[in-house]
Amino acid sequence: MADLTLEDIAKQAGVSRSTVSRVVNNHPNVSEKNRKHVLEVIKTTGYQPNIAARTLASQRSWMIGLVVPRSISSFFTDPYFPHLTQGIANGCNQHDYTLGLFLVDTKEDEDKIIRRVSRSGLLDGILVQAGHHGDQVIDRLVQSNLPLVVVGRPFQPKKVSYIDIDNVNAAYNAVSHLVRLGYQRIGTITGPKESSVGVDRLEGYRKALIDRGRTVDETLVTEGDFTEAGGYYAMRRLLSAKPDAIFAASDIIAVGAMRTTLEAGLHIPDDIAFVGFDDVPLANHREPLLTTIRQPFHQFGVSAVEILIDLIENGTEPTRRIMIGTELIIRESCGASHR
Amino acid sequence: MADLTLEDIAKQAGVSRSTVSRVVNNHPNVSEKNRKHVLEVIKTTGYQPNIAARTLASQRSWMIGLVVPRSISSFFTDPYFPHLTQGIANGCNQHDYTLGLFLVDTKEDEDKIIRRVSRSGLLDGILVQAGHHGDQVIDRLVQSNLPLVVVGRPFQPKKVSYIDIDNVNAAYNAVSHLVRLGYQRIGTITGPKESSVGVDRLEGYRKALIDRGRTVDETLVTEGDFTEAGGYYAMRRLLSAKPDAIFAASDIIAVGAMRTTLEAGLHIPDDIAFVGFDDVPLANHREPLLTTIRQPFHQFGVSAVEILIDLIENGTEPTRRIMIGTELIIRESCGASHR
DNA sequence: CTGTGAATTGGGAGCGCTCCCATTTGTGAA
DNA sequence: TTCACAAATGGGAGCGCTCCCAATTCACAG
Repeated sequence: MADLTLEDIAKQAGVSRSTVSRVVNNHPNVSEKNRKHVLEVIKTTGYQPNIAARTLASQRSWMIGLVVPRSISSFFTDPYFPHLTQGIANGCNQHDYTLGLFLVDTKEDEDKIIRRVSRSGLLDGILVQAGHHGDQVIDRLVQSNLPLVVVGRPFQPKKVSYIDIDNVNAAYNAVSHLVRLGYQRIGTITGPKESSVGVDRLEGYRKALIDRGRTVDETLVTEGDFTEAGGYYAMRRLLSAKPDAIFAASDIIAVGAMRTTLEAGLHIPDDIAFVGFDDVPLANHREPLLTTIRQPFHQFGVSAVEILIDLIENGTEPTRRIMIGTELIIRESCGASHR
Repeated sequence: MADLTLEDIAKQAGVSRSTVSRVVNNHPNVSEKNRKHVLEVIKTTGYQPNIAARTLASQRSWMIGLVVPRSISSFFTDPYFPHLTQGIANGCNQHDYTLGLFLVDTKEDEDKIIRRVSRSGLLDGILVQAGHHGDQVIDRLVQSNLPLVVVGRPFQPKKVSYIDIDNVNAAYNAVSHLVRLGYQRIGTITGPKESSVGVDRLEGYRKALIDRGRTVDETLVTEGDFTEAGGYYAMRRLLSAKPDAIFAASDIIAVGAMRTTLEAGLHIPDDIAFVGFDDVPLANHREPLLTTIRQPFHQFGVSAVEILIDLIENGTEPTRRIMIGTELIIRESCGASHR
């Protein structure tokens, strides 16, 4: 199984290099007889076309890159990344693309990676995870002129294609659910205002209340930071406003807030109902099971790849903006079964 | 910043293609004057060598692949994978290699990926995560004759290089610690016997007791399955053997076992002490903080890359077998501070 | 049997680089 | 100044493929 070339196969099959190439690439205009014979020879010899040569000649590498900026520390902490990555990898396999992974760690890395990624002949396109405010990776990547899709909404969404979880709508649905259940004083603990995720979920909360003829009571809105401690203290602030339901911008926030609630001697969901966001597996929780929003991370990854391939094969204009829907998972903490 | 070639740069700098190539690749035998000038031109033009062409001509792609077999479902559940992947990615960056990620999902994927990975011209070497017993990915990958390093100990370690966490030694240290603290009836809840991890940690437990002149009481040894529920029921079985300390083969097992213990009205660590394994971040635990073993996953990834590069650059003989040490993190659950 | 157009086939010219070898230039001792 | 030798340089020949175009073959109507 040494390294055979097209020419070798051609010789063995008694045809020309071109004919073998046509067979390998499934081009038409090859007689059925020759196609079969060549396929036979390829199979018995175990011939594999050399990718580098193909890339050089065709100017297409059939490889895309996933770039994760330095500002994304959540790579470790939540299930988002593993699932997303798996989805992206599956998408690549399905479409016969190779996936390159570029995790930026240090500032030095960033320069190296951007140079490597922008280099011609390596990638056909780039997937980049949206970073925090001020992150310049996306801007720098745009310079490369390669087809590019941002995973998550970028802060300056000028002229780049992106795909995002529909956070506004997800929050809207969650809060609407609470309204429908008859809660009167629905509060929220938001994510940080610097993250698009935090902003969008708050917007969905507001919209849901307003659409149902409620007014937004600002004393029922407070900011958290996606940590349990943040949720805990945020809930302490909120308690005096007497909420009867809380929409937490993440499950982890909800866990902290529920701890506050229990410590205050209140009952969940009878005194205060909760809805979270993320549907993370909560190790050894003793509180009631959390009603939450499940995000289709795997599908998110697959779709991201498909959009990028679309850009690669059909041109990058116009910019694509895709929203992925979510699912409300109703469990005990929202009190749906009580009412 | 259109696509420039070596030849373009040569023309602009007034030298030959060869000289530019020598400068780019840091070869000797270029006059200082020319080197500087060429570097200048490269910088102002933003020239980037074309990887495909380089790969084709040099038969080196400067890219390695990470293959994760289908049997590894823990990709999602524990922090192992994100950290490992990050380490591998960092290692690649440091050494200017590109990382290709190949996650096998379906059986169909497996064939496709193995074919793609084995194909000449794509990769210089392969990193493959050790799978479960019976997994054939490693065997199939060996066929490709590419340099290969298994991450984790393979089940048939015939003639392949691998790197592993030193589980035997880690368990040995943990149990020795318990012995030193004076516990007399040290039990263990093991991992599944089909995983090398489970087997090795049990071996370390046995060795530690024997080396200290103790005998292994088999009634104090029971099998778990790396789940909380598994730990819970395992501990129920163990309780009748009256242990005064438990070495759990994972933190998750320990959490389950501690729940049993508390439910039995016993106190931790006064009645039964605990040591876990993994140092996972335990969300909202109320038990005493767990003494455990921390595994240097990030370093593990970096080292794996370095070994592979060593194989690529210096030949695959002899097979390398590397063990990575761990760290015992002493907290409250082992009772070290009480004694 | 011949002519026509379509289907099939073969080969040349690259893609942009590395590697090797022949040539040129430079250096210092005689 | 001359010569010997080392350092520096340039260019040809690939690497293994795709793409294009010219040449050949084929099928079928006239």
